[in-house]
Amino acid sequence: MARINLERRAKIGRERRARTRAQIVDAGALLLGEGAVSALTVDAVAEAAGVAKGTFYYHFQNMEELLEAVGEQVVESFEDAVTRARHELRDPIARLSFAFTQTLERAISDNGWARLVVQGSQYPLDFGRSTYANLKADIAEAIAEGSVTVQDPELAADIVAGIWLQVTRGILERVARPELTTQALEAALRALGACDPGARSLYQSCPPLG
Amino acid sequence: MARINLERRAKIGRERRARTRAQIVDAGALLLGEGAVSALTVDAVAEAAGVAKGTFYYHFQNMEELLEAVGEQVVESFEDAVTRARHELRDPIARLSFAFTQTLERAISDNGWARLVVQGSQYPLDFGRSTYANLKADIAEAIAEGSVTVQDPELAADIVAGIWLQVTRGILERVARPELTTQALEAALRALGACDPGARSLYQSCPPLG
DNA sequence: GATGATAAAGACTATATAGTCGTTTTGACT
DNA sequence: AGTCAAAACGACTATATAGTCTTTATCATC
Repeated sequence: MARINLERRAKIGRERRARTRAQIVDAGALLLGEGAVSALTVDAVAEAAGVAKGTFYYHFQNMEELLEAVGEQVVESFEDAVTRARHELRDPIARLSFAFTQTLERAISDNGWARLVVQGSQYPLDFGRSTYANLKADIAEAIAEGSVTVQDPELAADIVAGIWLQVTRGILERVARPELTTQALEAALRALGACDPGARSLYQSCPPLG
Repeated sequence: MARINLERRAKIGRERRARTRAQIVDAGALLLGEGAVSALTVDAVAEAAGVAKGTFYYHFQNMEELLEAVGEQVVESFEDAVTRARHELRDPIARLSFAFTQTLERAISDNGWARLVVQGSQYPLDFGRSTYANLKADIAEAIAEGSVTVQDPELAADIVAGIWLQVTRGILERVARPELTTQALEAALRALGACDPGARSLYQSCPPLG
């Protein structure tokens, strides 16, 4: 009997712990999104989370560890938006296009998230790493298929990621026009020399090679 | 006579002052380029400049003022590389192309400079502002000429700047292949839907509109 | 070599932040 | 109600950094 009791107790404890931890991570993400890059102190995070300083250190060894946790959360938020497409869409360019516009639209409707991602892209804190890897994989597949002109997958990924990031910065500084996401995507595909499979006839971005 | 003496004296003083100031700015640029974003303290700058802390405050009111000075220096370094082109090249796309490759090549050969620029692009500390304005002006001209497909000059500037920045980040992380700058430029021009005037026949990036 | 004004130096204070640690609270279980 | 272990608390220390202010060095001029 004791066994069951201890297990339940431990489980409840873990749940409470997880709630508090989540509060702290959210507070960190919030502050980071507000651009408080250098003002991101343990005290500030603890206060924003409504938690004592000791509690912060009960959950994280230091700021770096919190930032890692925030980074993981951002990566997850990226992947959530895109995972379904990953299963349903066979064409790598279609996947990439879906993810590109989907995430840009999220940036428009959730500026806090956008700020967080832009901030995160600065320190190469594995933040984007995994997202970038997915992007590169899609592109490599497209290159293998011959549906893209740029031959270097790293350059191609930089091009797409660069456009995405800078357009997102623009969204944060100006107001996004409604056609923005489409136009940005078209530009990115043209840059790659890619066939947009859904609009091949419209944009003629994929003339026969050679 | 007293007048001349005082003037000379003042001039000499100003020169010594300027030398020390330049040392401090250079040290700041160096540290910033090394990615010491949060470790960029007054003490660290003073030590790197081989100067006492009091001297720092004799020249700058605070860190922010130093960063402004560093920013100005970066803007100048950008413009130095590009100013000649500005006078000699009439076609806005040619100017843009020249500046794009020129600066990318500098990033390859001077990684410290590249790191500095990338860092600087993060805080929208008027750092890029003026460079960005030039870029936008060239693009606006090209749009007016009808030699570019993208119609929104802000989006177009974001696209070019985004590619440039991310490719530069790539240069810092990987090794740059020799064809990189050309390929990056071509991608940027394709993204804009631009006629590359020097290579119109090669890349066919400017089919008749409509 | 003495003078005087500018430039540089560096010890000092005040403050903010990281990280620690003993104490208190919570809440499931008896 | 009482127990107990996990969780949260917050005062405390140590340290690093910003910014000040008095003292010292420099150097053209006399």
